Amino acid sequence: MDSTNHVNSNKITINDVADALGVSKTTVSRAISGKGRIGNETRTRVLNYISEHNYSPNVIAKGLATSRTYNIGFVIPGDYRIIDIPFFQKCLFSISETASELDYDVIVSTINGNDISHLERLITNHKVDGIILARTVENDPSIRYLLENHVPFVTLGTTDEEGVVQIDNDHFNACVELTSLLLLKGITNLGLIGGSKNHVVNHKRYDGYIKAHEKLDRTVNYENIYLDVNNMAGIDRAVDDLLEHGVHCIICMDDSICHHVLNKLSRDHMLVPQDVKIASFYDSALMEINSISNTAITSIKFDIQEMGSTACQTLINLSEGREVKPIQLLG
Amino acid sequence: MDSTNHVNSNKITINDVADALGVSKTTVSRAISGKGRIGNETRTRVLNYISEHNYSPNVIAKGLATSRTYNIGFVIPGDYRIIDIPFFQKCLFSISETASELDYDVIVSTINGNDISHLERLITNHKVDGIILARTVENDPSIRYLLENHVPFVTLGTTDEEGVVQIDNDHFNACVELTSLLLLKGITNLGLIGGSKNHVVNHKRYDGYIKAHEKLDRTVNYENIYLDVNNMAGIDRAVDDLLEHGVHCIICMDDSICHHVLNKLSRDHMLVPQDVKIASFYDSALMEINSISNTAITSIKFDIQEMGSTACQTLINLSEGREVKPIQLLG
DNA sequence: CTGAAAGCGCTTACAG
DNA sequence: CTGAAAGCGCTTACAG
Repeated sequence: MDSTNHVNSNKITINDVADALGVSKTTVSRAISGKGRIGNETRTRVLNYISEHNYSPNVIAKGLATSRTYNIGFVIPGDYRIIDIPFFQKCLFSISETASELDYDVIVSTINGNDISHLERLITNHKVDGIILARTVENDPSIRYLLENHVPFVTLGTTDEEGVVQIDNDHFNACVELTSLLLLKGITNLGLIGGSKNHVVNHKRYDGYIKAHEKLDRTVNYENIYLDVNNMAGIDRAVDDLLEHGVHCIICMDDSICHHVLNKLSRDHMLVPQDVKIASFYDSALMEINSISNTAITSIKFDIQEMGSTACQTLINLSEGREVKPIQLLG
Repeated sequence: MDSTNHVNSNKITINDVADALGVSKTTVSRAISGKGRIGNETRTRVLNYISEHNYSPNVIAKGLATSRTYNIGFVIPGDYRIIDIPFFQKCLFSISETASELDYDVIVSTINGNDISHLERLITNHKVDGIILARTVENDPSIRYLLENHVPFVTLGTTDEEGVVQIDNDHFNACVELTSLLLLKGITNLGLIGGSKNHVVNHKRYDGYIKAHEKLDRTVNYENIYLDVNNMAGIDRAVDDLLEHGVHCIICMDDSICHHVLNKLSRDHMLVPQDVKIASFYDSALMEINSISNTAITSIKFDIQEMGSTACQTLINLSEGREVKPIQLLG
């Protein structure tokens, strides 16, 4: 038992295997990477030795030589309220999973409001090969920063910025669909509650809501649209108002809102869907919790896992210099 | 606009500043690190140049030279059910925050059941200086692995393993306290619902539950203890049984369970605390959601943020070779 | 107080 | 097909 605390005190290096095999480390390197010409027999000899003595290359050293880190950054908002949405958690999982498969790791970082210092640190410290932006806002400072510094990055969710690679569910169309569905069902008196207009997602959903009305030639009742609702008190108030206005269905822009709405209704002894119907965009674990109470909710399901995985794949392709499609809409 | 996708294409290096100043890079290095003798005037000259031209050292290169990465690994269970507990999320945040302050970053990795391959990859790839284990199980394979490979690590939560640095809330005593409180309040007919016995936390809590009974000379009703309850159906059944047994209060071992219990009760039109009382250990966002429905729940609050921050601090101290207290119980 | 040199563990033209 | 050498951007004895 050695007393130092250093990781891997007795790691074997490329020099060791070169010496042991009586070849140059160039050769060993080539056997591993598969790049450059190398004799078939030599290669297998090296490869065998390597797996027997289970040597594994020092990724950091490789990184220094190739200007890569084999890390990607996953940047999420540092705001507790937003963070509770299981969306990020699920994303992180699927990103981490597919990163692992490609021998990458993911560094998580936060951005707090307009303070992107953590992001900057990540970049100036050369800690990552690229960034996945979990949420973007209008006129996003992190997007500007990444663009200016030529850092490969993709965004989860749509942004209006030019030339940004974005992975998204098709919120606009999904929302058009959901709204249309409700309207066609004959539910005309709709209410809408949504979070910060600052988030592009919410904007897209709002647009979809409006669009559905246009397409079906219905008039939008703007009085029943509550945006920028960020706290529970606000939700309570919105629900009170909507009920007073006699809406038949409340559409919630995200599941966090939906959850609170349901809670509020239950406190008021209102039954769903008898007294008022509820619809929501993507369904998370929060929704699962509610679903056990058998409340019938119309909701649209997005495949978050696929989103994370696609984002990760795309970013790595991008950072390794491959071509990628600039906009990818899923589901 | 240059067309390569490489991060920081035109980064300035230590050589550049050495050349510009007509000193050796040794000197520049010393000015930055503060190690080794260096003239006062020289130091400030270097430091000034650096901040003006905002040079920042390549952490990767530094890492290669010093065998460090300035990354720490945060390892969480890859199981969705467990993961939904906001505990990990909050931990991640506070760890990430304090890591940032110390110029470290955090790589998130998962371990799936007994499969610790992701962890192994992280270590053999030299990606981190140490590990924070978010949850440990009895006879934990990751602990064994880390121990064998002399990797500095700390665990969140208690483990029985020898010589493991652990940061924990004092679950045992907290549970003794909570249980005693209930017993002394005159609530004698208690029920307990807990998750996998495999997790040390649950064990500690269970022990605390028993201990409280012993201390107050009460007999434990083992029929009303439901452990290894992992799914909603199980919780439903446990609640049904407990109600049938006429318990006055149900203690939930974690808030995920508590949440489901509350849901189940509400479906059964049981009122809390009129019909049955509820107590729970640590209160998360899940609980906040419930608290708006004004259900009176007795619960113990732990400071997760402090836990994460302490863990991070301790790990970094450990990995940098400093002395640390082997066991730290908070709150 | 300062610097030349070797080294961290890899990769990759270049030459043979 | 293979190797010697330079280089990635730092740190750190060692010498002066």
